[in-house]
Amino acid sequence: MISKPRGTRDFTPEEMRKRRWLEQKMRSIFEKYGYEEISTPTIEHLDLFTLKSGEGIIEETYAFEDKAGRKLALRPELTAPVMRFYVERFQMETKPIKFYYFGNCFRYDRPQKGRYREFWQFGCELIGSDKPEAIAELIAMAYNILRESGLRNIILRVGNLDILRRFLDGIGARDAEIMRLIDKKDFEELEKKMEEKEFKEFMNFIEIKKIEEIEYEEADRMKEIFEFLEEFAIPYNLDLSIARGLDYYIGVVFEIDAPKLGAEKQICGGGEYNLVPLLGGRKIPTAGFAIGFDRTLLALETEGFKFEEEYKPVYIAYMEGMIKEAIKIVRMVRQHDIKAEMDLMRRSISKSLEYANKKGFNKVIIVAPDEWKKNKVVLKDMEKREQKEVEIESLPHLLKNQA
RNA sequence: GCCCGGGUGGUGUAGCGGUAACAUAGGGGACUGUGGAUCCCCUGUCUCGGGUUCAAAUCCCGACCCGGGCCCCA
Repeated sequence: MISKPRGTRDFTPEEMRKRRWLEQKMRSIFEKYGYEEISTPTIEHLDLFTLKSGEGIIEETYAFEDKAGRKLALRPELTAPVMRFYVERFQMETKPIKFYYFGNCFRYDRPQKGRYREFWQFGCELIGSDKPEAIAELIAMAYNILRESGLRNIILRVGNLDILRRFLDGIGARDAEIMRLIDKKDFEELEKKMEEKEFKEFMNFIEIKKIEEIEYEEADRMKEIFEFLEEFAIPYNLDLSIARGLDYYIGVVFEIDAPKLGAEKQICGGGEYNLVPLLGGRKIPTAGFAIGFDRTLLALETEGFKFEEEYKPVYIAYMEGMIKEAIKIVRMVRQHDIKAEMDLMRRSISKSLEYANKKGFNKVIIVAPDEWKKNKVVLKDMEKREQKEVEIESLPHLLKNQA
């Protein structure tokens, strides 16, 4: 037997119903903010990702050579492809540009709860404005997408790399390794890397919860962003310890967690970055975020969220020798855009009803010879346990009203 | 890549050296024109590969996959 590759998943109809529901929900919210959907290829040149994140990421990327020897990769994320698309096609477009996307990504990781080798990301990029209200709206949208999807237990943390870097410069402790340790919140190692006095200052610094306490000029813009976030009615927490390892992140960064998820609790991350020049485009403000679709769904399920149920099709059962008549009925009903399925097992009426009952159909049409002669069928309501003979012509009307 | 735990019908479990079992689900029937109960019949299982043994689902090793954590998280 051949099973699915490690870290990938099959989705049952029940799971797909939930996924489609959430997908449509999130899509509609992006649209509500005026973002437009784009899509990029599943495979890209490997260089697109190494350029952005360094050679180190190859180990965790599905990288391969095609038959012509090109170095390609299954995309491990979507920001770089979208920026590539922007540089190739949209540099001269009216600003701001607001793109959103939904797609599968691949990382060669050790799978665990909420972490798969094939996973789905929703995300967006805002190109052309770095005004405080633009960043505030972006963060507000991220937060609201999760809230309006039904999540109740989420925490938004907002940091600022300009301020963090300024501070580290001030105590002479800025380097890549320290940024990495801050990102990991590995304070024990940090203590070893810094002088005692510096470390104390640092710990005091990241404890700051009010932006007013920071005196750098970089804090002014941050203050304004927070004012606007309040205007957008978004509860936020200042967290100056958000570091993000990579150099092209600048300015505001933010993360949203669903604390109940455990080790893999971050469901959204984003901020301002500077990637366009790396890809050969003209420098322009860019910011965005990505939402872990699978984790969001997991978080919803953990919170016991009730997903809407779709209405059931009408089920058409028939007496022996009435198959063609049943087909006529199922055709006619479907032509009126009513979901319908007919018995495909040649079941007896008794078994058909047992089946309809088990599968949760509410409406059943029984096609039988006596009624057929009168241009009628039996319409049965499974829940009310009632049935009546109805004119065939009246079926679409009756079914639509009762859907 | 590392550490720990686990893989028995579709699903959930028992068995833990000696005939693979139970529940549930699926198909059919008892009920020849009417559903949730009952009864009967049928289908279907030890993740894979080595090893130990007279004998392995069971013990050992490895692989694969799943779960929890570490690393990483663009």
